[in-house]
Order: sequence, then structure tokens, then C-alpha cells
Amino acid sequence: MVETKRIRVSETLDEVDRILVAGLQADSRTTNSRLANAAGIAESTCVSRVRSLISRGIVTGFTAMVDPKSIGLGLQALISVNIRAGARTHIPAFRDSIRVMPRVVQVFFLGGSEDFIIHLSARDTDDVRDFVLENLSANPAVASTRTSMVFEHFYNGVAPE
Amino acid sequence: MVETKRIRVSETLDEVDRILVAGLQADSRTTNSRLANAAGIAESTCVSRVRSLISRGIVTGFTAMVDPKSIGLGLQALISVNIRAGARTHIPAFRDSIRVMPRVVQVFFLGGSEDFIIHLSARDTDDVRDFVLENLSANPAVASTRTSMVFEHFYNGVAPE
DNA sequence: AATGAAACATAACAGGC
DNA sequence: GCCTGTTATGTTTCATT
Repeated sequence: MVETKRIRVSETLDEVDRILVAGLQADSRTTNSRLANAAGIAESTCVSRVRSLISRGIVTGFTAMVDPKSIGLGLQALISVNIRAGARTHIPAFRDSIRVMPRVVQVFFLGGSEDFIIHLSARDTDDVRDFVLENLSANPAVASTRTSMVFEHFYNGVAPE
Repeated sequence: MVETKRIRVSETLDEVDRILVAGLQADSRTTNSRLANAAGIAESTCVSRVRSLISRGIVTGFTAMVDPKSIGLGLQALISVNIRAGARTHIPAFRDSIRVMPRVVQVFFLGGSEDFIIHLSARDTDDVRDFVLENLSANPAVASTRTSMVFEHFYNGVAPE
């Protein structure tokens, strides 16, 4: 007999969890005591709540935001990439290779008229051109690319309901 | 006599700074002692180095990454927006209003054939449609929108050179 | 699950090198 | 920038509800 496993894809967050998630998103280096205070729970409870959020996969990590301009990466671009119709089987391999290319901040894998959008953070326009030529145009699976300059970029995070 | 001010837009990071930035990006909740250890510097030095990175605007904040699926936002979309040629003066106001709309994870303001790209995290397709109709199509400044579904999304962060 | 208080660990600070 | 001692702060554990 074959059993079917139901994978839980959505957890319900209670009010306390929502406060903790929001607090950690606003400042992941806030102290446990402040978090506990904001949520109106005991510090010990707060520790186990936060651990639970992590182990349930709701909070997946903690990171520092870095201003690219301040480290010599003064230019950001979005690059749309289309894969050749006959080369669609190469998409998974190409995807994995893009992810780890230097200067790649994030990658979106899309359904629709474009296959990927790459968010690049570069030194200057030459740097962008080099990236496109060496990493994209040189690949025979790539049908076309389109580069747009990013004037401004805002990141809000994922707001819990 | 008029003096020209040179604005510093780029700081050079030494090897220690690079290790600290990378360490904080990998896990912003790591302890000061571990960071110091990784960088091979004293803990007291590490504290002042990290503060300096923050005050110089290199590290702009610390955040928690949240899995949208796990909180009921099972669908992500990128929405390209074009503003009407006659309504370009409304771009700044529109930009500010987009930033704070619910479900908006990030926004890119572009030069090129598109004016904005909005990264949305939504409950389902109805949720996406509601967003587009209520927040975009309803705005007379919006000429057109194009919605692509996001199959996968990777975030690497900004790698210091 | 949540709590409070004790025990423990970490970070911040100051003074001297 | 580093070290050390000291204080302040934050975290964890555990018995209890």
C-alpha cells in the first residue's frame, strides 16, 4: 500500500509570531529581551518561539544589508534573459550556473515572456557589459538579453499578514 | 571663489572589513566573538570595526529572511509597469506610493523600456489580480502592466569584491 | 506552552600599552 | 589596534504552573 504524504506549505502565525517576525525583519540583531518586550511575552518564551520560527522554516536566515555603492559597485542593472526554444532542457543547469556568478545579487526564474531576470550589482558599465558578454551571450543556450539600468531599489521584506 | 566638493561614494574595504561584511551577511546574528575570530582580530577591535561599517553606511541594516510560502503567500510575481508618456511628472509620487503597498517585497525603478518592476508576494492569483487592478490599473498615470509568475527566486546578497 | 529567577555567557567600556 | 579587568547586559536552563 502506498501512502500519500501531505506536505504542509503554510503555517498559521499567531499575533505573537507576527510581532517576532516583523521585529526580526526590522532588525535581526535586536536583543531577545527587546523582542520579548515588544511581543509581551517572557524572554524564555521568546527564545523558544524564535527557535520554533526557524525550525518550522518560516524564518530562513539572518543577513546584513550592504550598500553596493559604498563598496565600489555603483551601478545596478536588471538583465532579462531568454533561452532558445531548442535549448530549454539546459535551463536547470544554466540556472545553477547563474546563481553563483560574481556580481549576481538575485535571480528570478520566470514563467512568461522572459525566462530569467538577473539583478546585477556592478562597478561600472564596462563591468555590466563584461558580465553579459562572458556569462550570457557566450552561452549558446541564450537567445537574447535585455539590460535595464536600476535607478533606485527598495526592499521591504515579506510582510506577515 | 567657488569650491568644488568631492563626495565620497566608495570606500575601500580592507581584508578584515571584507571578512566582517561577509560574516554578517552570512549570519547577522553571529556573535561578536565569532566574528572577531573569523577575522583574526581582537573582540574589542571587532566591535569598533563593525560600528564603523555601519556608520560609514556600508552595512545599512540587519534583517531576517522569511519564506513567503510558509506564511500563506504561495505565489510570487514580477510586475512591469509603464507610466504614460504624459504622466511622467507623477513618477516620484507614484514611486512613493508603491513602496508602501501591502504585498510589495521590493521595487526597482528603471531606465529603459520599463519604468518599474514590482516584486510581489501574494496569497494566490486572485490576490495578484486584485493588486494590479486596485493599485496599478486604477491609476490613470499607468499606461500598461505585465505580470510574470516567479517560479524560483534566489538571493545572494552583495558580495564585497 | 508559558513563566520567573538563578546560573551562565557575552558584550561594552575604560585605562594602559 | 590590542589587551585586561570590570561592569553591564543579555541569554539559557530548569523547576513550576
